[in-house]
Amino acid sequence: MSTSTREKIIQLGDDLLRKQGFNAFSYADISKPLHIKNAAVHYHFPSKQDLAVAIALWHKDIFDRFSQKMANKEPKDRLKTFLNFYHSIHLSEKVDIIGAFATDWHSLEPKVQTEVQEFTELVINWLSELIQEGLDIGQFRTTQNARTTALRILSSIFASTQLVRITGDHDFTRVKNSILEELIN
Amino acid sequence: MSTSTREKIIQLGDDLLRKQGFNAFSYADISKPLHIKNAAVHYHFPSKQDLAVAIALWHKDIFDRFSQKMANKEPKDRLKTFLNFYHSIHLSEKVDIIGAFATDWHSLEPKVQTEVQEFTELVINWLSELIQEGLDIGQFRTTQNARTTALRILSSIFASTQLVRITGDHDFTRVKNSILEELIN
DNA sequence: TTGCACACTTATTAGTAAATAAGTAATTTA
DNA sequence: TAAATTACTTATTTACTAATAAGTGTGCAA
Repeated sequence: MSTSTREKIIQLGDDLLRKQGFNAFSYADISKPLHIKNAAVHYHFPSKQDLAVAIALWHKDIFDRFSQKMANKEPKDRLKTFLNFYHSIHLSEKVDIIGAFATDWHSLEPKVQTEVQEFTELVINWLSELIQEGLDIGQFRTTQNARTTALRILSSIFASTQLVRITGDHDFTRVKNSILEELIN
Repeated sequence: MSTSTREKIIQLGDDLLRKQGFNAFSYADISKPLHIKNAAVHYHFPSKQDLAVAIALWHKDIFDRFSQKMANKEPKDRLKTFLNFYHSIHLSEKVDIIGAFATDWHSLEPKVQTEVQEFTELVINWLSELIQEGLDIGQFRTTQNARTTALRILSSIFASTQLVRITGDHDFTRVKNSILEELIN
């Protein structure tokens, strides 16, 4: 199963977006490593904003498959896998896609913003349900409601992928563990 | 006390950096509103990276004065003022300076990175001390150590300035209140 | 076999980016 | 009062940006 050029562009675009920022990479940064011409990138994605939309949709797709695969796992394990996923983001020197889009928010067209919003709600809802379920079966404890807890976990973990670029590696594990410890009896 | 051109450039640069992202604004975006020429901006800050350094130093300076002013306040009030400060960031449609620099990290020169690192450590240390003090006098409770708690508070609050651009306004207050509730008996 | 969609390349354009050299007027210093 | 410094402007350069029009070869479908 070979990856199509279109797929390669999305993956490389995502990589650049999350390593450098949306406005810090150009179509040349994509076409050169793939040994194609800049116009070939425009063939698949007429504008850079179209590419951004595709990247957001790609993340929605990945997350859908992730949540389906996790559906039968217990809340604690789902959360652990989620946090480990962010650990791998951090190790690959990227930041989370939500934060990457958020800081460049005002340079994104509405069609991009809408996709990012939908992806973010997908993640928050998934987290909220996971937490509610964990609370119901007595696996988690929290004084806040599920959505607030979800927001705090999400913001803590995605901010950490940014913060540790500045403070250094060990702080990531610190935050990750504290999220679990705080929630689990 | 009129503001110098240099100061105006820094303030406008900071505004643009945190509203649009470092690579989303140009020297023209600075020179036009100030009714000066692009070369005048280069006179004060030969390169855009020099401007970034100045912005980071400016934040260090502001934070120094802030922490001095707060020195005699009790931990709880210091934390509240800190969180309210982030609330005002959010209301002005900016994101936190740490996150703004972090997402574009790999497009920043070492001299910028160093200044941002020093500023960030300043904030984390200030928060850590505040929390330790609060724990000592029994005003706060937490199972984590002071630095970990500081990291979690900082990441939660600065991520929220980003996240609410996507999810909407009310979630900010939610997170802000939950930070306080969790810590205070 | 013809034609047509697909996945590109070639070639170019209009616009914008950061950056710099050289000049100027006003103020400060020796 | 002469010289130097400060804070700019004018004018230009080099490089890159996203974007597009027009052309090309390959393979599939009628």
